[in-house]
Amino acid sequence: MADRRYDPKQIEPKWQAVWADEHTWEVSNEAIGHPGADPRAKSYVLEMLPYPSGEPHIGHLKNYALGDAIAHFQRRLGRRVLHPMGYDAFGLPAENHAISTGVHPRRSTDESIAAFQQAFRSWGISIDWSRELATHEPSYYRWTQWIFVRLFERGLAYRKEAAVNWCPHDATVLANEQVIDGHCERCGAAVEVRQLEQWFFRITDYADRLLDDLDTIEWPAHVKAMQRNWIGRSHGAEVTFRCEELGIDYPVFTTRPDTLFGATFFVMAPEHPDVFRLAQGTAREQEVHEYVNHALAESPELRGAAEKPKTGVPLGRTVTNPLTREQIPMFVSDYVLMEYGTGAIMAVPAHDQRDYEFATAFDLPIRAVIAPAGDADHDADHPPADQAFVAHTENERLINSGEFTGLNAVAGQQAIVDWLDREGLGHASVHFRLRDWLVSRQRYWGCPIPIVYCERCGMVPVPEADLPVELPDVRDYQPRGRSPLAAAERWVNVKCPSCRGDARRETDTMDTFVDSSWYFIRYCDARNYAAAWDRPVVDAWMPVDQYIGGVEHAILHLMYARFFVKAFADLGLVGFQEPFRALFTQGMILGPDGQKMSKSRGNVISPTPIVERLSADAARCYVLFIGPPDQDAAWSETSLEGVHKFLARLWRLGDQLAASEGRESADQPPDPAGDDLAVVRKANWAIEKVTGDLLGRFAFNTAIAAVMELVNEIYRHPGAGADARRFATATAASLIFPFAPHLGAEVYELVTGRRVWEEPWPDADADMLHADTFELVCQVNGKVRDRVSAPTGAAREQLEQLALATRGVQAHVDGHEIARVIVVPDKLVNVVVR
RNA sequence: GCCCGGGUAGACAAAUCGGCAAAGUCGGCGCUCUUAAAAAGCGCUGCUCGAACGAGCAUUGCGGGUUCGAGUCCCGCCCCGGGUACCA
Repeated sequence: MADRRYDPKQIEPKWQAVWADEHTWEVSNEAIGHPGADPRAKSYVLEMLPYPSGEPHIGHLKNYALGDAIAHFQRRLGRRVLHPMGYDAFGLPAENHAISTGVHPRRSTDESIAAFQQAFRSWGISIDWSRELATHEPSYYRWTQWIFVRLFERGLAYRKEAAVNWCPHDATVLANEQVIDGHCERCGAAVEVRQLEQWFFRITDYADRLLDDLDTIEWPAHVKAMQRNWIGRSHGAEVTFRCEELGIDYPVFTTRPDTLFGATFFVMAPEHPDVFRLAQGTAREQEVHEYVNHALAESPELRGAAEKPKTGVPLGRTVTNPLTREQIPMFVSDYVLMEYGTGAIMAVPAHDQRDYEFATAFDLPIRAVIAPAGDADHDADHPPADQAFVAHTENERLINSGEFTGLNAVAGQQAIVDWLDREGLGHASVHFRLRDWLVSRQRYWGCPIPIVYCERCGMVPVPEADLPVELPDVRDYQPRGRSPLAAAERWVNVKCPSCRGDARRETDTMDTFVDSSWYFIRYCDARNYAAAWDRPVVDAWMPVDQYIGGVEHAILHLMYARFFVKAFADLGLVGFQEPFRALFTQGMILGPDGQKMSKSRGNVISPTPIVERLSADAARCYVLFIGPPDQDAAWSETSLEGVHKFLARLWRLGDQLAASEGRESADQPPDPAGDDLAVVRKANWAIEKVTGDLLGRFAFNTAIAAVMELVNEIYRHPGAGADARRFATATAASLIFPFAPHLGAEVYELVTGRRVWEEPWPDADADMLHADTFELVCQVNGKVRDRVSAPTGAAREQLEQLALATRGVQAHVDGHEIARVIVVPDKLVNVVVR
């Protein structure tokens, strides 16, 4: 007996084999549609699917340890838990690897997937493997293509020529969301603007719903804020300015139509299609050409710098301010963006910082039309440039605004918009920052777009029976401004599905975010070979009850997935509006130096050696114990050892009890006293604490600390009887199981002979949570002066008497007058003296 | 600039509803077991006085306020991290 030791090398594979052989974590769809077949409520627990590249890193371990703890907890609360796994298998890293080595991306991807599967099994994550999927398999992307066709038929997938972001390094276009500070999100190369015809998804149709429905889901406030920011809804008006000389109307969008009287000039973006036409034949023509060419050549990054001085050129034309009938000069300037609003603005220099800077540089009139709140004798001739725009409230009022003078800003806005509407010169309007989602990519390793171009029939979607359009093998993965697929002539040339004439396939592939925008639905019905999914099955499992992932997906993935679900709902494919009812965003694990882990810094910690040296349980517990799970935390090797020691301590308790008599019961012993009582109380306290920490709070760090306290308490009471020790040890094993499933299962079996995952989550015995007496804190003027034992539930008067009688209170009350006494039952007494 | 996080012992952290600040882990010190070491177990670990029991004092980035009582609420700042920005 003496040399028995905690041996994870033996314990962990043993339990993993049991769970694999018995398919313990699989849930079937059979109960769906058969009332009463399985009365348990469902719970869909999902971590964001990994991109399989090399081996999983420490961030994956945290993500899946977190989700697994929630899944185990939910199961033991009696829920039917769906907890699947898959791989986001298309993507650029595998393709870039193929370019440099010639290895087919499918091969390297499948190798990575095998490494991930192996890791997840060795970590003991409770996955329903029967639903496993990978987005690069034809059995999956067949349905990605099917979805594309549904969106195409609905007009939600369309082609248009537009100024798009082009990454010269990856030789592909990028979605707006994939451009970070003018650089490619993936490779960091400076993004260029190109005019190209591309595929888009009409996500802007859903802008209002994507914004409004944020109120219906339990997501972290900062993630919602980021989405709101990205959608960027602005309420205002569209106002028409007419160029009389050429007879053309130019609508502009403004959030402040109440300042229309202050619009003293008009500015167009360099990209505006009418710029050259307007300048033609004027004295400024040459100058305009030079300015525009220079502006277009400038990198988006440089151009976007806010501190840049304002530049521009007059167009030599004027437009009419619809309200004042004044002729105001037109300019072209790069501070106006073509992609927002109409690509032209009315400039109100008195009330807009940017317009003010421009007006100052070009010596243009500045006319104040809004007086700030409480500013009775506002100097209209010398207005502050940025003050009046601070707010838009009923306290500001219009000045210098003809018949509208005197109205407050809110009423003035309404009155001016109404007037414009009557005159046919404008109307109330809402604008969004959100752009349509550009989904075509000129790359190889992605899902082919299932469209055929026929000279006679035009764009024809590939019929469902011909799906999937399989990705052909190619010899050369090098991107050359068009997809490598374009070189696969035999694949490109097809017969038109409609007229059987000669036709060509679309050679672009889809953005990989398309693949991951619906995988959570496929999990529900993963082995359905006849359809993407059956609606009743999906409606039964969805939405995901708890989604877990990194905050880096706050905009891209989470916005696209929400859009897809809303589009599916409109197509009658699903009966819900939001994919993820609750979201938890985990913090990053930083290197031991507190810096973000990266190969170049050399501070990368890999989970594999830790699992091999200590155990999967230690690695899992540590990443949860390291700190609040939603915050970043630096890796610490010594703290990891501490967690391992704790697990070994718990195992030894179980091992000692395995040799003892009376193994058949691990129930709470009746009427415990002395050491027994202390240990039994602590066990109940731990049940209460861990349960509270897990229910919605995700305070895994304090939950594990509570089990540590329980184990410490058992060690500190060696005099406790076997029954009490057995109960307390079984409770510790039961509570640690969601975090350290192998050890939890092993110790629980040692002590009780039973399987912990088949046991319900323990309930605390309310009688054991409160002692008969408590330590009454006795304060004088808020400072602790003594403590005394008092009966739980004692009357206020009794507590006051007890406190006043203590030596510490006496010493500080003596010689003073007692002003009042505050009593907090079962806690403290505060004597206030003068 | 704006919007979020965060700032508590030597380190990481806890304090969930305004009620004993510092649970837990690491590190440090001491002890037990041992020929010894490791492992394991126990205790101490803000400051001052004290051998000890104990006593006193201080303390949650800084400055103010509300309150019998503030890490927690309010006002004004400082520092660190993240997101975002000529968005009309």
